[in-house]
Amino acid sequence: MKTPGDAGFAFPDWAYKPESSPGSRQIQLWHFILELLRKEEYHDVIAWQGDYGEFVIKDPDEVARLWGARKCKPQMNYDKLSRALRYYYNKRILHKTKGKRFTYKFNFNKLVLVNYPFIDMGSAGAGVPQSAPPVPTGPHFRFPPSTPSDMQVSEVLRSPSSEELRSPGMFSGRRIARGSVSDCSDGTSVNSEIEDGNGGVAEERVTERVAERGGGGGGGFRGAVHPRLSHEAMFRMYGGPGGHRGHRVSEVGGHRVHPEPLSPFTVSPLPGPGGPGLLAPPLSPALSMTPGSHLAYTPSPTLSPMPGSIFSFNPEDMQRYLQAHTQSVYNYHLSPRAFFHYPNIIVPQPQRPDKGMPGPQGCDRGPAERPSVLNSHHSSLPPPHAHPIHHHLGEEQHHSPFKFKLQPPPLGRKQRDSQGRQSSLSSSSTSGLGSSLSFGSDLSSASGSGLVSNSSSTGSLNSAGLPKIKVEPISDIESEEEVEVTDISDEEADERDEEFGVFPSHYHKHRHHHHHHRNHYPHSQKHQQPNGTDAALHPDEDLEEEVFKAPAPPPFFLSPTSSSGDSRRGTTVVKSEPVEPADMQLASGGLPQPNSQCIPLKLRFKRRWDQDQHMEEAEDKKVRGEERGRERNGMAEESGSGSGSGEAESPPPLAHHRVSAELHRATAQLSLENKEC
DNA sequence: TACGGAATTC
DNA sequence: GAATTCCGTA
Repeated sequence: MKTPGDAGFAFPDWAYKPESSPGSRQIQLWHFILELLRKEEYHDVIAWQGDYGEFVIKDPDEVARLWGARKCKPQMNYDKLSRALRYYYNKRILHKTKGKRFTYKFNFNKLVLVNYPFIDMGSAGAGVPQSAPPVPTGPHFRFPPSTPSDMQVSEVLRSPSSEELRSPGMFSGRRIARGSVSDCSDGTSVNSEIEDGNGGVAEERVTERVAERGGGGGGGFRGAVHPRLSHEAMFRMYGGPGGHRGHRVSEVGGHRVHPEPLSPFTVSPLPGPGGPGLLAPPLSPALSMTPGSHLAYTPSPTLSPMPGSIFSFNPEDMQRYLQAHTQSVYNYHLSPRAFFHYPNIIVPQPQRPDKGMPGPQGCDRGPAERPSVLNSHHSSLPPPHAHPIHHHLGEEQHHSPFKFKLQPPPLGRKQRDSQGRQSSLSSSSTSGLGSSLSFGSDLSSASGSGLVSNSSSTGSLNSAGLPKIKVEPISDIESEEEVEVTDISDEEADERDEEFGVFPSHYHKHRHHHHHHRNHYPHSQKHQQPNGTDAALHPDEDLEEEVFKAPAPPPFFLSPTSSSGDSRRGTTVVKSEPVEPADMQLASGGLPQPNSQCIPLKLRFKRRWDQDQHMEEAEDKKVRGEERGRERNGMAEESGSGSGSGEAESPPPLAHHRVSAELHRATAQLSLENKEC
């Protein structure tokens, strides 16, 4: 049967926009999946299930058949289809729900990123991009109504009206609807329609800002359209042919509840050209439990109702989302890594149920109960501008029941394969290190300790000269992913991390590496196959790297205040530095600097790490050498001089001395560099 | 069942 | 680039 949740899931337009999806060219599998998911008629074949964004393919063969039909690939079968799905793992669009057959989970966050290239990550620090595009990823996220009328309804996400609005031009009718089983036409042409609407993004941003400041009145819609965005239809949802949403909405009726509890996206009524609405997959139970978080959340009125607009989100939304997420993390005993670490956002103290929570799975649709909670919560929500912008996450971490254990960066495959203990640090190690280090902002203390512990624990990094360092984007995302948390463990944690991760992952590969190193990760052992593919940056990585390198912070996390504007990167840097300034500076010490450009914090850490390792080794060798020398020669000798490691020349004490000196030097150097930055 | 490499296709 | 196809492995 269908529950409200089942009924129609709306997806943001962006999901169909050409860029993100091959929209114009050919439908992508994930689009197709979404398409099926939103259609009631296919619920016997594939449906949202349990967790947020999670769906189960009830009839693999049928899904494959449908897919094959759509792609005109009669030979399609589940095996092939699943291969395609697996490719999404790396892209982080999707992941497998372990232990559940044919069950996968969308990582909408990722999708958002993918689809929001425009998100300005560029204005680092300072300016917040004007908009922040936010990627509404959380379950509680709502896409703003596209039309003014919708807007007014701040309260209900989807008032019928909105629905109506949407329906008209909806996208759904166009491509998607036709789709699933369609003949072999690929819905290429369709996009034009979608694209028209656009423009909204820019507006959205503006609006958002306005809203933030103004507190949301319903006003503020402005319409500046960002050029870049023009083609993006972003959050228009495609309304389903039937208007599933509508009824859902009604169910929810006067509540501010999500009309579609099950969906990852709430429906936002956007009438716009694109008619957007989002359908969402089921919320995860965890989330639902979160008081107030998503469910109650109502799109801020100010959000733009622009035509075509897209969704806008405001800090509150973000906050709620994060809160929900956090709660979820706690509820599920997820890895701390799963926490979002964004400045400016205060995450409520999670209430950790002593006992288990309702299993995520369960069922699909059971939204009905959340309303009350939401409502109540909602009322308590702070005014838009009231967002606190603090780095609570960090604090949370402290309070968190989780124990962090930072581990040394894993060797890269290459290294492993080549046994290379040679001179280069593998990229993976870099990433690992970087992550833990970069974590600083998030887990400030943790990161700091991480360094220490790491350095002490791993003596094996090679001592060779310059490590090959892969410069990675500074994103805490990575760090989140890569920090090892021993206490949690289950894949769910991983999944959740990813699920909520908004990160692009430029670390797909890295991620895998991680898994390899995680004992508890189910697949960890199997993937140890060699392959040199990751020696170089993965394509995705490159891509993502760029994204992260972009100057501006993700709008998403922008807070109303200027400071909030930091992007992940900015945040990371800012926060991290305080943690261990000296270390940071030292990070690059001794290592050759390509040039005096600013060195990413992460890199610095990495270097620092390397250096530490280096030194330790050197000292070790020295000590050993000396001991040996003494043993052999008695005690004379200028021991050490020739022992292999050309570096260590001085006796232990001296070594320390030297180290200190080097560190100082390095520090000075770095300081200079930093100034330049 | 699921994963992922490799080659190939569109 | 996004699958599709094949296939070995777990």
